[in-house]
Amino acid sequence: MQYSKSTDYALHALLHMAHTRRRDNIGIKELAASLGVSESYLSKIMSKLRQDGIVRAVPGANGGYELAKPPGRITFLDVVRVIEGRQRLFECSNANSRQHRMLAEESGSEPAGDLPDSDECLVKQVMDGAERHLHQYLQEHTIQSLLDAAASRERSRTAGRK
Amino acid sequence: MQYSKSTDYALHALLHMAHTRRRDNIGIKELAASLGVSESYLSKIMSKLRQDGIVRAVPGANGGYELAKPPGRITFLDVVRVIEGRQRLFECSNANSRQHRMLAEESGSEPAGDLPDSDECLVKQVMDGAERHLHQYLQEHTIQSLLDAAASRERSRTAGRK
DNA sequence: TTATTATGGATATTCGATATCCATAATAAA
DNA sequence: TTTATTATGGATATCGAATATCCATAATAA
Ligand code: SF4
Ligand code: SF4
Repeated sequence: MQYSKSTDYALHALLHMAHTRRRDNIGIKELAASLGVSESYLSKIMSKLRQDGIVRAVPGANGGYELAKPPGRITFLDVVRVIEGRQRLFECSNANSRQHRMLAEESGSEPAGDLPDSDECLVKQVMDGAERHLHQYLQEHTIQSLLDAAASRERSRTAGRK
Repeated sequence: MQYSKSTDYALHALLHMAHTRRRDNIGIKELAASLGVSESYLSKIMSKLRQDGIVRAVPGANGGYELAKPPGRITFLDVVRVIEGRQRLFECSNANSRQHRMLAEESGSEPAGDLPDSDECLVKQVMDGAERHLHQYLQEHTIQSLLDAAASRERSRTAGRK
């Protein structure tokens, strides 16, 4: 259970774009060289980021990418969502096993209820709660906040130099 | 990014064992039948749980598995750790890229420091923080607490029946 | 018009998750 | 002791997602 390398690449690409603030945009060549990854592969990732409205892209000479939002409004969760997709952390695979009936229909009453009981499953409730905590934290951190932390650390390091 | 089916199976196996409290232990046959998964595969999972001290196993006739701890002390995190392994949520793949130097050695000063800076990486700090939140939540939920919730829900449902 | 750049389809490769089979060891029951 | 039962671990096979590359096409600036 691990975030894919694509998430790594996407985050670093955005950090690069936010860090080297220029008027014009940044081409896939420069990004790929900076990250040490092939242009072909990174372009797929950038395409996803564009489809989700995180970056803008312009083809043609001197084209490239630029952030579509201020870096303070691009959260880690945004990036994770785009790259990792929207599949849940936990997905039940056998909702019609004996095991399920034991947990979800303990009383055996009201079999005519027939509701899909997606929200009834207690295992899923625990896992969804965990996922919520994870996502909430990721939502509180943005590209900008990381750069701020880097700058802040740099200041304290320079000040504390002997 | 999703927990594997093995985690699903492990959780349900433990829930089954904790739920059907008997003097004797439960064989792989009964467990596999209850979960709707092959005995071969489930045995691998149970083996892992045994190696980690979560269940005990006795071979031979009338053998099987039993919980090695009270279900109140078996957390979801325990199970996830055993099955999913101990790989981190985020693992940097290119710590020697230009991108890294931009973020981690902004000042360019003290290149002789040479410390492995595993704790210096700000990206990793964010991701590790997210992982901590996820794990903390999983640690607060146990096999017992889920069964308690099921029983509690059952009571309120029975009481509220028209 | 030309060179440059992003886009998306197709495809190949790798690797972990999933799954099964079997020989062996250990244990209880007969 | 003998036999049947059960867990264990090694070997192996299969599948699918992640990773990666290539290429034809569209779009844009020079
Ligand atoms: S209890 Fe929940 S996780 Fe378990 S089988 Fe039923 S729906 Fe799936
Ligand atoms: S900044 Fe952190 S995540 Fe990025 S390349 Fe350096 S070590 Fe890896």
